Amino acid sequence: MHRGGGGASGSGQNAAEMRSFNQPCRTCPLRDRPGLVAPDAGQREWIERHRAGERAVPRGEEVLRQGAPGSRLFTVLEGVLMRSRLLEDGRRQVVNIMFPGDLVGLQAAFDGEMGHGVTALTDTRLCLFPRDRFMELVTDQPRFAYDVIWLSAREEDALEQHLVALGQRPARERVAYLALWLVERGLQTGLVAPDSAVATLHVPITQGQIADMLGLSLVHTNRTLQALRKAGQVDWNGTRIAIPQLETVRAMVGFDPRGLPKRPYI
Amino acid sequence: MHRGGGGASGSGQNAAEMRSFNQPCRTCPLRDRPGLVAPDAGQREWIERHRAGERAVPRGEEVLRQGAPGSRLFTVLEGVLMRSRLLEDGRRQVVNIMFPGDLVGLQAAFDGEMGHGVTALTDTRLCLFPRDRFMELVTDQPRFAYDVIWLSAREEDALEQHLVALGQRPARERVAYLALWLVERGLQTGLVAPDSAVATLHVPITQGQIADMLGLSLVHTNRTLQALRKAGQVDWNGTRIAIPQLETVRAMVGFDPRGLPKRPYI
DNA sequence: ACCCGTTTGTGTCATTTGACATAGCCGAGC
DNA sequence: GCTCGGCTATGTCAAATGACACAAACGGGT
Repeated sequence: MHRGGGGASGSGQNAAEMRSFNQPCRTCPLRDRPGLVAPDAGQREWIERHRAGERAVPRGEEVLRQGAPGSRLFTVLEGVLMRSRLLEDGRRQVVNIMFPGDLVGLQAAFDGEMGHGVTALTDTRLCLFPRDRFMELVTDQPRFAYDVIWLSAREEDALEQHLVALGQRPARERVAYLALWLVERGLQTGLVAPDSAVATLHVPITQGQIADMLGLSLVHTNRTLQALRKAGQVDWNGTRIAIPQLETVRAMVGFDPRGLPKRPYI
Repeated sequence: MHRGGGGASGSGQNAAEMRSFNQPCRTCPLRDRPGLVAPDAGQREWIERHRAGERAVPRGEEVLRQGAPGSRLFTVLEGVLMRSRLLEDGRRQVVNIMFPGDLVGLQAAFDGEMGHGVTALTDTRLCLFPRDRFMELVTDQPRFAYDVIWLSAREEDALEQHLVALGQRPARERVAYLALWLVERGLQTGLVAPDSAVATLHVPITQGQIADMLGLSLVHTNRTLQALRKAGQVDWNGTRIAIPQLETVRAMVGFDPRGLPKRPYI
């Protein structure tokens, strides 16, 4: 992980882990997110019929383990998670960050086995679907099929952007890109106040995790973060990402405003 | 493109470009590919009803241009293509390589605008779908919805693997990884003879394109290719990729045999 | 309040990779 | 057969990034 250096591990099972409960879709916390379009009453009814309840996952907990069977998918109701792949020798690549409304676990629903692990970065609530019931939902209700494909296409687009960052951007631009991408995602899902003077996203991410997402060493990540902070462009500490000059950073990164259509969710 | 250095461009329109014609699905060249499952007669009927014919694209031609409207999708019938993203300043990231059976253009079908360009690496035949008719196909026929989601999930998986390569692998391993990935893909789609002593895929790819796919400079790519050739591990020239010791390279790259389920196509 | 593991920060040096410059090669067109 | 442009190859040097070693801050648990 992050190019050598000692590593953290999965950490312990505490009592609060994975409490599960059930709320009607009417009160779904996703309903009033600015960048999301809520399903109508008819859709909600279908969703309620197919889902298997909710689950709360505390910060730091691993939700799905790479290599595990992967018999369920979920939609993120609240919180932020990290999707990552491990190589045999311990190197780790953080592949993407998941926000409220995102659908997680689709790939494993086909492959049978998780190609990546998923870990909660904040306390999180998830809406669970057993794999088979989810497939029914998709094949019986064209509207859901359409939405799932829509979400897949978006996810693919996000991965392409990350790929461009890793392949073409130098460290500094890379970090700025990631910060911006996260903040934009936060704006979209209502985690970032759109009117505040300095766009700020509160998510605990360690420098090691940033390093593993951007393919940089931990040390170099640290130095790059400091440089960006000193330049007044991005101020990112372990708790929160602040972008004092949003427009400057957008220009540096070549921000494409096309990336912000309203997203459906399931 | 490939970290500075002079660049090639889109190249000229020649007479043979984009000839279009129509063959029944019964004679579809994808039918007997080893790693693909062909649609049954009923599905073929639906496909024939929704598709808009075929198109032949000569090697080197750009099939879809980044930023263009993106009003159609297609399935690759024959040949190999390259999907790439351009930054404003000319840097280019090759995002993935498309093989027979792959579905291209899904993202743009939703966004309205192509996020990447698609270029034919070999002479190519495509099966075209107008965007709207394709959506009908998907929403009317659950089986196709299922298959499209399946293909999306696989594409996402591929991009994740590339992301790991760019983020975690040093140059040499990166090149070996790409060579192996391409050859495995070739095996799957019948472009690589499974029994030959040396697994070999015939596709013309320039070192500049490899560089732009792996996020390496052209010069370094060149040297890395030579090193791999000298080591007898991967012999990759502008015409063809040969992997003399398939198992050795699989071990070096941590090849995951899970990646080879039979693929549906549309 | 103390301990201890994790995270952040800093200095120094090694390595990988990139930049530039230039030459040979090879295929396409005249 | 020659010229031309893109591709491949090679040498030399510079820059970006990684490795290692260690200190300081932080945070959770007892």
